[in-house]
Amino acid sequence: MTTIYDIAKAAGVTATTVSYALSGKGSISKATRARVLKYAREMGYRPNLVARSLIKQQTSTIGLVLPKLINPFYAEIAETAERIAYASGYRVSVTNTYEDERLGQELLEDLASRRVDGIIAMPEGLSWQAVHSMTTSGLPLVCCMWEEEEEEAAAPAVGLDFARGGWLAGEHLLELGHRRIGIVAHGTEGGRLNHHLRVAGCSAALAHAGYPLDPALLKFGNSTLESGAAAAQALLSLPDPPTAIFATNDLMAIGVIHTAWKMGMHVPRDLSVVGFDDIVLAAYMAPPLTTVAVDIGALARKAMELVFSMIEGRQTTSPPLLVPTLKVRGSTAPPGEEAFAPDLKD
Amino acid sequence: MTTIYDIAKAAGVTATTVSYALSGKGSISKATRARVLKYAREMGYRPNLVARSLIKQQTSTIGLVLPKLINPFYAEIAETAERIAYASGYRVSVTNTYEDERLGQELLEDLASRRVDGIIAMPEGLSWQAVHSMTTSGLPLVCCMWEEEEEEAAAPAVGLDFARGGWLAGEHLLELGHRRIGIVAHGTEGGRLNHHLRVAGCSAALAHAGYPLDPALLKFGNSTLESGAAAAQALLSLPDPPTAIFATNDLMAIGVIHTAWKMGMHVPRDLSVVGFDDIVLAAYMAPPLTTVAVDIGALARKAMELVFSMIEGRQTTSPPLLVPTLKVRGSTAPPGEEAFAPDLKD
DNA sequence: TTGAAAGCGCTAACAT
DNA sequence: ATGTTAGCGCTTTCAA
Repeated sequence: MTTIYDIAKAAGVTATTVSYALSGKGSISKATRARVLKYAREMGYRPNLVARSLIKQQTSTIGLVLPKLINPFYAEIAETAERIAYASGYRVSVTNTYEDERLGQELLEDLASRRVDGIIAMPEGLSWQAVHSMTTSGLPLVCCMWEEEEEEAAAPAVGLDFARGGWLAGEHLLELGHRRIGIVAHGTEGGRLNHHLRVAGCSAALAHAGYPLDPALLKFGNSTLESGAAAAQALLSLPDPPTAIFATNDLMAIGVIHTAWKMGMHVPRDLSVVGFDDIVLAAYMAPPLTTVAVDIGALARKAMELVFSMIEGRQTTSPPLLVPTLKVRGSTAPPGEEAFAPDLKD
Repeated sequence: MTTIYDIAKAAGVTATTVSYALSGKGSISKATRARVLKYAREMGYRPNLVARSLIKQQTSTIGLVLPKLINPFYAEIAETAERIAYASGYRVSVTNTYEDERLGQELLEDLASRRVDGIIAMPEGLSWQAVHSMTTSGLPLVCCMWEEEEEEAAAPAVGLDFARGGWLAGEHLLELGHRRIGIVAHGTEGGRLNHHLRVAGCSAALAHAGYPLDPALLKFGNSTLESGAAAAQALLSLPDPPTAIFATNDLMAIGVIHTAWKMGMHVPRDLSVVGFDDIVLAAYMAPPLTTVAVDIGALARKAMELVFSMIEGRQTTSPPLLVPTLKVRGSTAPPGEEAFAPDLKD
């Protein structure tokens, strides 16, 4: 690999001059500058960014830690984050925790060792501990979509009003006339309910309307298609099954619809389904999925802005929560009816 | 940030000793080793991987360049690649080209500048030129899923028998009794047909059976849901529409099904649809998608193995093509029938 | 068993 | 306008 020394020798100048010529920083005569540039091109010079990083004490890289890219929600976040970073001369380094806190911890350490300039951390797979230890070590880190009720925040965060989202889902189903409403949430039976705010919001809406959530109608999954399908299987096999299901993310909602189809049911006639996230796929289901929409672009943008400002030593206070909206599409309708409104199919 | 010098000072030894103690390389007395380790822990030492990379002349990073993570096919590849890399002490650095060859070129250069140890390059967004210039500069690079018929390969490649895949799709539809078969392919009207081998394979099957592809039944998209939906719209609005559509990737196939639904058609009764890729989502559609399955795990594994062996200076010859298989599910049936076979629903 | 010293490729303060 | 020099944090000969 050609170094600035090689170019220097070829051009008959010193490395400093080459560095200046390349970066346009010092004052260099037009002639030598041109000469240096010519040699650089001819010799196929490529700056060694690791050397640069070492001396500059910055890598121009943002670490993005998320559960799994296979969930389009995160893939969309990753793409947006990458775009924004790129526009600012940064790169983003994405890693999956697969919801494994041990792995997550390791990945966080690794990013720190690689000296990323900042980190965006998304839940499931990252302990408060692990996150907090990064921030105390001085590494700019922002939590994105955290859904915990901690005493003390582990780091500045950009988030969403999850409870509001859950409420919207419940409210919509109630307005449609549903009374037996099931929920498929990310969590484990008797264990941690990761999406508890979404569930709380929905069940608050139900309770408020006088139809409190039947505990038997709350099933658990892990945000995958498969788990959504399995939870729906359980729900729809009940002696008194729900007429509507709120899944706390779109992937599980799609799994629910799949199971309904498998059991010979028609969505939305026999079962209304609402999801959460609004991944682009949601609009392309058949029928399109009614869902609580998260403005993914805004979310990623806010997270990036926050890390950037932390990196620059500016503000470190969490912005206000984003508020989700309900996108009514074809997967919900009054019980027994074909569709909510024909023109809402799309 | 603590450096080995800080530790050295604290432990009353020299940096060399610390380095040895940490890496377990030189011979160090048990006592000093323990002392050094203790201080390292206490002082929150984190090795500076950029310094290490600089001196070791390797970053333990593999660059993965792909069109867009939002396509679950690529997200699945990325996850698998990351897993494999991780097990070998490597990281993978993923970037999206968005099928923009200018961007792709830039990203490739950037990876080279960051001194990744190797690159896996996936098509759409990477010119033969750009790829070739990497390999000539000595950077281990393997092409993955390339579907070009170049005179000279730009680099070692792992790929798929795309034509075989297309053939399988066509054959299946013919066996079901379809005669008017449409194709939605990645490409542009009158321009480049990116998925031409898949199309060629399918149309060969049709021709072989005596029902050559009607050129009016070939529409174009760009591998997105939206483009698949649009192409289907065009196809199904024809005076003599097809009774079956082969989309050259799953996302477009899902878009096709969406459009069919929107037009009040029932899949598979009124329209059979077959995709290509077999992303996990395919099995969870309602109905589940019949598709030409690519063994994504095997593909990623082969690609990783190839880069690794190139990095180690071993073999650089492309392995034999992977051969896709047909997964018959619920989106295909004889024209006018509900399902191919009831028990094949899943 | 430990230390001294050089060097990876680059930048930048400080001469000249 | 250009060169000298030091140093980023680490690894690795070579000596002691």
